[in-house]
Amino acid sequence: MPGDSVSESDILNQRLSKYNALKEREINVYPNRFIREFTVTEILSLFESSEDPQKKVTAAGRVMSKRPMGKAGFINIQDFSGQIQVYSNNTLLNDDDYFVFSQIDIGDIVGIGGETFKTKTGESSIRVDKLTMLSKNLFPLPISKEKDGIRFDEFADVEQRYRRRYLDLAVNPEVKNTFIIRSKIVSHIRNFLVAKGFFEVETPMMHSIASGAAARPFKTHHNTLDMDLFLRIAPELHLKRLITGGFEKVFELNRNFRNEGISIKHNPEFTMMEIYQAYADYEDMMNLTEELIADTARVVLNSDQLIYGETTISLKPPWPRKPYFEIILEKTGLDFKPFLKSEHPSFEEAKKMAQSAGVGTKDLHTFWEVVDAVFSDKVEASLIQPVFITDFPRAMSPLAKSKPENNLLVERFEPYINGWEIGNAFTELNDPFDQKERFLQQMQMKKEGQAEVIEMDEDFIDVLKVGMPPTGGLGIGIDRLVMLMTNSPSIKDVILFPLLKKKEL
RNA sequence: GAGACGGUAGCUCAGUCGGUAGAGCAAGUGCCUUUUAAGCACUGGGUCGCGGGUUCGAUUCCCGCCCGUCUCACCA
Repeated sequence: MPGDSVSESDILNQRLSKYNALKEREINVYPNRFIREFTVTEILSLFESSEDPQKKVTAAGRVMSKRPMGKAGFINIQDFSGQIQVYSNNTLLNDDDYFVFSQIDIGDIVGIGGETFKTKTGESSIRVDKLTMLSKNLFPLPISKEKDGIRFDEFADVEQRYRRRYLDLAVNPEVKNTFIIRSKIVSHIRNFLVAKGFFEVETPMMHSIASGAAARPFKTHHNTLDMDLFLRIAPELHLKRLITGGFEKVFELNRNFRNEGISIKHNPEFTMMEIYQAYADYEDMMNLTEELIADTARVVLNSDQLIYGETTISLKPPWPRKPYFEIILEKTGLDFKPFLKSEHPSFEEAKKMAQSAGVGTKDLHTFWEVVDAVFSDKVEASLIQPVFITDFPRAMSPLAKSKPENNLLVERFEPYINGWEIGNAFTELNDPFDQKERFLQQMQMKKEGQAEVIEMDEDFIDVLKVGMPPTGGLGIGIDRLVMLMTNSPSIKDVILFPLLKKKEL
């Protein structure tokens, strides 16, 4: 509230007294409308076709810097498209407008009218004869200065940047750019899939059973129905209901919620895209994945390559396809394949092999967990260039269809880029009896102490009894894809408002 | 959940081997009508994250807590 912040710091009081001074002159500090005819970039482009366009323009934006000189001065204004220099003085402006000009603060949002010109030093500028305050800044912007491409005292406090993203966006151009790229990635993915005949659908975010993935859910409650609900951890089982109903190509690109730890690669709410295609299998999904991601990079980054940190990654298809057990052999020298001849591969022998490679095996209970620990510890981080890891163990994949030639493996793949799992895909299990057995196995594992399993969904068994066509399904973690394409070190850098603990500012 | 590190002016940071703090930018005043990290002069601005303890005295040392970053665990 203006006027009541007696104990506020000086700088805020100074802004308030300017606000009051403007009001005393009956200048509307928050007018309803200002008609701007040009964006900043449109005005700058006028200078490309003519050295001195001398065009009358109006524009609007936030004051980002000011260089007053007596009764004249320069300010820079910034709109979404860019920044431009503005010049004015007491003879160009009428009394009220000059008062606004003389009182102007960095952070104010103003509308301007004037004529384009070039300064002595050759900078494209606007000579302003009409200045309108559009929104008075009462809280100073954490502005930084720049010379020769070097930023000084950049607004860098990570916590403040996340909590007050509006300041971050206003002041740090590369942050704005990251979110522009994110938006372009998401739009392009939608365009790409729609062009291929997929329908975007919206399935429930609130589930009575949190299934479709193995993760702890957030719990909520519907009052009127007096019913506990879970925020979805995956849309998978609902999308398969649509395939069962006769949709043949669907996708959903929206939020999932998992009540798990927060890390550089995990936010409790994150964006997942899931795609299902009837009469397709995991091979088709591999083709789709590499085409989709490479095409997105071409459109958004204008390149087949991306640079993440020090690493150059080529997204050009085709990506190599390496079976899970093959890549483990290749990277560690450990050959677990002979075990696949037995229905009950030896846990003890696998443990010895893992230990020989320096992989810790405590808290592991099955052969499959041991192999997975080897994969996680010794293989994943080395998968820098895009690769499809295929043919995972059935025991770890309760929604995927077995391989015809070996019942212990399933038709599943995970695309890896930069050592990160960026997706997960199967030939979907559509045999209701097999599916029921897999759910029961998961429940058994839960009893035996495995913290997170895929929950039984009885209704989904009934769905499969109606008959779901053979189907390929694919999930891609959009946030991680955006991290790669924007060279962002943390998932928080690609989520506008990442979850932080509550704190008074 | 564990460990390491951090929180000092609006922003970026320095500092106090314990005697209640500084710089640059930002801000205010004055001068300055083509500057651009504008310039020159002067000035104001801080419960040193919060709460305890030790001490004559704590922003500094100790303990607890809050918030954040990173690493690990978890997230198959």
